[in-house]
Amino acid sequence: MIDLQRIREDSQEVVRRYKVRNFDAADLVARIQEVDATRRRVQKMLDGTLAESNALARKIGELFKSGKGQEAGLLKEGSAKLKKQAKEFQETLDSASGELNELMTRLPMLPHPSVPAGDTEAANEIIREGGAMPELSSGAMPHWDLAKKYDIIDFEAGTRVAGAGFPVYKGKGARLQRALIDFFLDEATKAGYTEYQPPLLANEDSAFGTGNLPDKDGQMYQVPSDNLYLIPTSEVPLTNMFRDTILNEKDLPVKCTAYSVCFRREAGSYGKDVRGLNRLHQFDKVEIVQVVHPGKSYEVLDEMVKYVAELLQKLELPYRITRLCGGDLGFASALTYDMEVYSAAQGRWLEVSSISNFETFQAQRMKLRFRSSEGKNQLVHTLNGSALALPRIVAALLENNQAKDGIHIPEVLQQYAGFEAIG
RNA sequence: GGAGAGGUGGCCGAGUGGUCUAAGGCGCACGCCUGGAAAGCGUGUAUCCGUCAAAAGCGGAUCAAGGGUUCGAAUCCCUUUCUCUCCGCCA
Repeated sequence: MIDLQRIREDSQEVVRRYKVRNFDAADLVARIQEVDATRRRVQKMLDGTLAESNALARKIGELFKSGKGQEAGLLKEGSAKLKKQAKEFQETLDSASGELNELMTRLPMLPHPSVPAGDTEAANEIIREGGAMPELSSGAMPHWDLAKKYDIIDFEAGTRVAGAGFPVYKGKGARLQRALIDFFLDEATKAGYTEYQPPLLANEDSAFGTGNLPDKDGQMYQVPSDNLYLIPTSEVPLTNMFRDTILNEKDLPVKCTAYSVCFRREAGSYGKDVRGLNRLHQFDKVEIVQVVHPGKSYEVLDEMVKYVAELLQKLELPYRITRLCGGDLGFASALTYDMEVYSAAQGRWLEVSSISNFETFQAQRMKLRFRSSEGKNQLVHTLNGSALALPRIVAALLENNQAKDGIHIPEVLQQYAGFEAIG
């Protein structure tokens, strides 16, 4: 949610900035202004009526106490009339606030000025490339074939148990997963993030807070009997731990990390995008989240991008960093950098991390504030990024490091995995 | 899952229909006192909405959430939710 104040102050500017997203906000913003005006007008009338009614009730109380019950009886009529009127105003107010809220939730975050215009991922800006491209021999295999050859991932068994997109990791494959998780958590801890183990299910308020609800695309798995959602990322629990709180300025920045399983329905995905480990319903991820002072958030975003790039360097993977264009930008994000690794046998770039600054979008929905040094309560900025999502990292590791004698494991992982090669 | 007890400010806690504009305490902030500190004394100390250029001020709302009774609700009634205790089931 964006701040209503911005629409009150300069609605034209707001509409103009949404154009970068290809989002035509003109009608919506106009309606918001209308309803906002109504809401304020009605609130004023309601407050006036209630003030009168309160005064009257006090007077009646005094009369009763001084034994003038009869006089008080006469005043009761006026009180009933005021009450009826207040109820009408209250209903109008509730419906106006309800509509205003609903309209506001339809607005995505305002994009940062540096976001390039554009419709699709073709317009994303490549910021930097790093790491050496591997040279594969002629018989190089995609990771799903390697997984079978070395018996480290059993896709069929997973299908039997749950369905497509739920792989079973086995032997060194399972151990490699654990190694990556440990490595990522250790690195995050060294970088000052506090490790958490959050719930894997979240309630409605939480899912709304981070912007996962309303879920137009049906991305989340639901548990309807208990009104819970399986988390699509630990961003949801990590950020919502602070929902509806007021932090002290000295406690900022809050830096947290967590390993979690992530669940995504991925409705509508098909073809080579879902082959092997490319897109799964269940996967493992280590996430980093920061809650920061609004003046620092872009500095922090850069720092998080740098941190993730270093992880990729340590894993010796070829990577590139892109800045998402307006059309590709998530609903809640003001600016997002994607990190991609090159999966050599597939010959394609795979997104392994998405690092976003949500500015006040989530903070507004979550009422997450801090008390500034001047004693004022102000919304924080929230950021998060994957550091990292495992399956595509595994895909690239397997493909890029395959050799005649097996698959070589990057040095940083060897102590975690307890082996140097698969094969 | 069954039975019971509860949810009051940053925290503890009083409060059983009007004097709640929420006692008292702790904590915190500022001031006085002091060579400095502690103690002591004094003052202040929630959030949201509206009004205002803004602040102050003023009006309104909030005692878990929502609804109801009443001229008037922290207080009475209903629903939901969470916590605690006991029982049952269970890794």
